[in-house]
Amino acid sequence: MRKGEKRKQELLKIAYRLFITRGYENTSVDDIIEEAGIAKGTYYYYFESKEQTLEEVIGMMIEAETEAAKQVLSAPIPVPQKIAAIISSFRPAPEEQSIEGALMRPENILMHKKIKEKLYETAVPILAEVVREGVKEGTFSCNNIPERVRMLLITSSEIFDEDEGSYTKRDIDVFIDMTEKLLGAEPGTMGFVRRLIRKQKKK
Amino acid sequence: MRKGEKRKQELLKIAYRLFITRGYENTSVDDIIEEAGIAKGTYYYYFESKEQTLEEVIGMMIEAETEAAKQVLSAPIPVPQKIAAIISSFRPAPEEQSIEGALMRPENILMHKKIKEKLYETAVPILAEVVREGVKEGTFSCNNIPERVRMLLITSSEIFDEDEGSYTKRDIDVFIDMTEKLLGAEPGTMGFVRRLIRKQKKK
Amino acid sequence: MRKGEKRKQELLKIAYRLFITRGYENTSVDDIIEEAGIAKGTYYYYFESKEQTLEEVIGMMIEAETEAAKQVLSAPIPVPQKIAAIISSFRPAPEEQSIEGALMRPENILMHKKIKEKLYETAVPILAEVVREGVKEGTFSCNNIPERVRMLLITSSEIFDEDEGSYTKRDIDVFIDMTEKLLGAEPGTMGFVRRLIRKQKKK
Amino acid sequence: MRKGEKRKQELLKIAYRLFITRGYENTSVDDIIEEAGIAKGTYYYYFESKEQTLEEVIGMMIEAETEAAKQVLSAPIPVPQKIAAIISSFRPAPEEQSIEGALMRPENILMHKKIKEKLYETAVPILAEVVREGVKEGTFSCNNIPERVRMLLITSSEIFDEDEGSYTKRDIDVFIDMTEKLLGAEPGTMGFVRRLIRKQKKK
DNA sequence: GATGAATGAGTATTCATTCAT
DNA sequence: GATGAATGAATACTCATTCAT
Repeated sequence: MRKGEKRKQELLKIAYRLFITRGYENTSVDDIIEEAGIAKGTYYYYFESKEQTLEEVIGMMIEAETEAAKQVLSAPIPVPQKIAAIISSFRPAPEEQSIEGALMRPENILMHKKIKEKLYETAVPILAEVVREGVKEGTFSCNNIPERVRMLLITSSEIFDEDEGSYTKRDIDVFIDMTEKLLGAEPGTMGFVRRLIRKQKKK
Repeated sequence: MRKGEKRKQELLKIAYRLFITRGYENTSVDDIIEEAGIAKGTYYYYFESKEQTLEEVIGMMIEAETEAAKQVLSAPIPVPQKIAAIISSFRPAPEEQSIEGALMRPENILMHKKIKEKLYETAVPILAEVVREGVKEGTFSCNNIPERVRMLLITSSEIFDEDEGSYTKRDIDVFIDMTEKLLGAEPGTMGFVRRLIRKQKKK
Repeated sequence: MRKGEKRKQELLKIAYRLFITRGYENTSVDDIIEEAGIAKGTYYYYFESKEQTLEEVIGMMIEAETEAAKQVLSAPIPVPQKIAAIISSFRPAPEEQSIEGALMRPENILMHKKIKEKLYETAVPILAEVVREGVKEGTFSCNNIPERVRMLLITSSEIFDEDEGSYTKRDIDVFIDMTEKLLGAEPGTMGFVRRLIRKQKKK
Repeated sequence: MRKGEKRKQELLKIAYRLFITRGYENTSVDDIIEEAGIAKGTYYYYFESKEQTLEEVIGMMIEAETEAAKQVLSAPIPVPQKIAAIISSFRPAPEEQSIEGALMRPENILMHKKIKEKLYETAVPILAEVVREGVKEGTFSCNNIPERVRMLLITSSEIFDEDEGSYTKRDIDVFIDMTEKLLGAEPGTMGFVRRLIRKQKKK
């Protein structure tokens, strides 16, 4: 079982890379097995279907990101920074360069949508906890925390994850303003985010 | 050419209905021509490709909605109501019941995405104008109007257009709060929206 | 439409030959189109599915056989001979040598079964008419004619259509005896059949 | 070897049940091993191939039925009743309800054919013996006994084993008439069969 | 303007069987 | 006796698009 699990992990990584590179729909099972150097049957020994493979690939991605995000939770940094750090950890890792653009390509919408859904599902509770912490210490002041957090996440993802840096400095300003107001923070509290976003863009 | 144009409009309507009903990807050119009672060649006489047909279908949809939205602009109603009315006019008309759910089905994401993009493109300027009017008369107070308007539109569509009324009363509250704060309005200014959303849901 | 129909007839003949030769299950659509020199799409332009092709092939076979059988009806020969001739005309034509054995091969059972069902369906009424004629003229004497005729057909097909001439002279004797008794004929009335069957076997 | 044999019997029973339920072709080796809770390799330790498994399953079935039939031979009942009882014992036991219909489903023709062949092979000698007994005691009067018996068996199976009671009262009448005449019995000798068939149908 | 016959590339999935451990 | 990972051949069907008439 050890051995089998390991093999499956390899296959998942290969599938992940291909899905990201060429898009889920444009990646055929044949592509995957050729890349992996295994037989058709072997693929179906490990995966029920291509779609289930996608599901597992996404699970794998989110799992890693969630791990990173959770570590932020207990880090000794101010609450606003925690929020930014958590949101960051749910964005495609900079090493995996191609992803950023890839997910937005039309051939990847299905995958993109599934990722987003799963992401909201796991990120919202984590972020909510931090916000609660902020409320306790007086940095924030608001009710309906999960809903607010979800709205922020959605907006951030819709505005900033889009391809080709289609957002402007003004979008950033408005988003920061919106964040502060949604969470009931003092103006300027989240200003530091400005630098983070710009950094990311450079990469 | 008169006659030809008319024919094309018919075809567009048929394609529109099929795309909405079965999803773009699940609608074959054969489906369209069968429904229309024309030959394959005739279809390709009017359309370059299936994808281009989708483009035109979307154009047709948005055009109609834009028309409705523009009429709101000069209507003798308070600015906040105008905003709500415009956003409403960009949502699927209640007559076309099936659409609401249809667009969210996985087979329709591509279409959904394209529609949203086109919608943002045309709705933002219209809404921005109303907000500017509101700023002038003192109801609102904000800068970066197009960006704010776009963020509102995106959030509204992501939260409320999803299938199966997956949003709660709290989502509505937070959204209203966010709207007022983003536009710099007095608390309560947009409260009336609550009723509108609920009405829509009933249908 | 002329042209299309002709093409379809050609395809049917090719499919028929292949089904008979290799068996239905062992004949792939690829085999058919290669043999016919057409593209995959062309095949599916004419046929809904492989199974429907089988249906049509069988229809074609039976139709031809029925034609022959009906001509026997009005032929100026004694009633017992008519019966034998009709049963004969529903057996695989001697030109199509390979059929006899082919249908019995395990890979062909499905086809075989379908053919038999269709055959009983069309042959019984024709034979029943002849038997009625025989009853009128006093050669035969029996009731429940269609049932008797069906039983004869079934037995004949089960005993004599089997592969490798697995029947003996005694089987023939018993069958003739059974036929005469089932139809209420004088002993010896159907004796001439003996020669017919032997002839067939030689081929 | 004791243990091994036992295991094999279990496997055979499982295979039997699956073949009957889903059809031979629709039952995969995976289905069998999953049901049995064994590994692929184990299956192939006991069976050479899937087809050989079918062969053994059929052997098992027939063996049981033959056992029952042979006991009838020496039972103290009139010869005609013996015949009916033997034929009955070769029909699917009423406990195994689903079988009756199952064998007729298109996915089961192969199995059906094989069973019938094996059945004729084993049932004919047994029945022939009874008929000989009947001839001795004067109830029957005929030659070519095995051939006659075979014809009766085939007809009975073709007419009455078909699904959904597709036979009528007239079919039964004609079959009884045919039986009496084929065996040279007095009219009415086999009339009691009528009740048996009807009983079976009810179940 | 309109037809419809012809194309052919593209793809996921099944399953009996083997064999090193 | 038993395992289970690995194989790989085999196959029906879809559909956007073209083009000669």
